[in-house]
Amino acid sequence: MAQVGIVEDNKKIRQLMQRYLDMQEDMSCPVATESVEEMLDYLTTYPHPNVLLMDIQLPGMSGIEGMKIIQQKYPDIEIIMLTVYHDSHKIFDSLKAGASGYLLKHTSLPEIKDAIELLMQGGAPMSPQIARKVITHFNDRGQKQQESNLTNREQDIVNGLVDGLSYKLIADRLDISIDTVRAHIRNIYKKLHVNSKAEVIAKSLRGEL
Amino acid sequence: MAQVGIVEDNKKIRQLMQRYLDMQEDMSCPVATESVEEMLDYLTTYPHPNVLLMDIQLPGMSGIEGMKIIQQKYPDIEIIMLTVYHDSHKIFDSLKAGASGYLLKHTSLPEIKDAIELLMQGGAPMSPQIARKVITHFNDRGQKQQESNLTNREQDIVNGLVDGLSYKLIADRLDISIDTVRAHIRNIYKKLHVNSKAEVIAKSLRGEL
DNA sequence: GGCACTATCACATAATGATGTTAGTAGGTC
DNA sequence: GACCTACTAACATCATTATGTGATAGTGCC
Repeated sequence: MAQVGIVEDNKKIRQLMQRYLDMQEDMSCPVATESVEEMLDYLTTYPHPNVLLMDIQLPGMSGIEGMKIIQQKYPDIEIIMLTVYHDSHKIFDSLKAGASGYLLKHTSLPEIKDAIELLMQGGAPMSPQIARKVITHFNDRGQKQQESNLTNREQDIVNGLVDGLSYKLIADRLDISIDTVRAHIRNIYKKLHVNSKAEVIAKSLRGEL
Repeated sequence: MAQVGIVEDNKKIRQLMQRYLDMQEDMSCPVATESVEEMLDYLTTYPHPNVLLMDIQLPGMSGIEGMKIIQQKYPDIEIIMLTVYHDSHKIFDSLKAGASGYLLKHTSLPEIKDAIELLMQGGAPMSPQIARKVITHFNDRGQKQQESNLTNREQDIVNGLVDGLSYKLIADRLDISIDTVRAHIRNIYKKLHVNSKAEVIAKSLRGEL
């Protein structure tokens, strides 16, 4: 019987997932919080779940930072990152920080359930696109890079675009000036050979980065 | 032994798919064209394949129109639509026109291969997101619509946005004025509760339409 | 016939985005 | 030290997008 916890700031998604997972015969979902901080609170007083589903982009502490802390305090909790980002940095940061799985957010509920079951059986659930990235990363680093060499910072900008933010909001989120955002975006366009936000978002969400 | 044909205007994708499928033990891919017209030409002189993989957005005749014609002339060819669009209209138009499967374009090559095998075994391959749409469409039409009720035309506009086009190019593609495009976009924003191209593209590519 | 909805087009204005140019700082490499 | 890349930033300018308001016309429904 798997006990599952959820950390996800989108209320609708959070409730939907909790209700669905709680309905399953072989699992229960006693806790779903909207921030890492809340989950840490919960863990100090209640018995901790076996599995945590965690978003990366969260208000307050990010999912990756949060995971590091949780992994240190409660090393037997398995964590699945559940996010829209598929840039290598975030994936590898997550895996290095101790994630047991990494699913893209458009994954359907039954697939998430399958992933949890797979995890309980000792597997490492991840979306096909992610799996390919991980494999190619360890395999053929001599091959021609399909990777588009975006820097860490550039990926942050792309993630902002994917979240539908304006330059101004991206600047706020990353705490830099709007002109810097512009500068990064120019470099991104050059690297990807595109010339609009739209194309960047499309490329990103199709996993072409 | 499955004979597979491909209709896809992107040269890179076309060649990649053909090479991959041709490499498989249980299938061969003797023909890959960039338009429906070319494929029809081919079919008049050569033995026809069992399965066709077909894009929707094609230069000249669209994949859906093309499929209707091919289905009439060669009813024993099974057709899998392979496209980035997941709006209900296109899906149902395709299925009504006789498609045997409908895969989203970010589907990996092994998954496409699996889909072809599934098809040869009498199955109906489709991406999970698509399957959900089809099921919900026939099942629970009393439920709260997660469908965003975009009209046919509005979806055309969204598809233009997803393809990275400007208002002007969308107007050209659909042969309407740029002000009409603007009007549609305003309605789309209202329906989806967003206020930028970026958010529409993101929603669309995540299958949230 | 009237109503609701869709699709079409126009004019106007403010906000945002795309692109050119220039430049300082920090860290790493030869 | 000279050189390179990543990150930061400012200023300018034109293009595109977002939004308000208003209008005509066709379809389907009751």
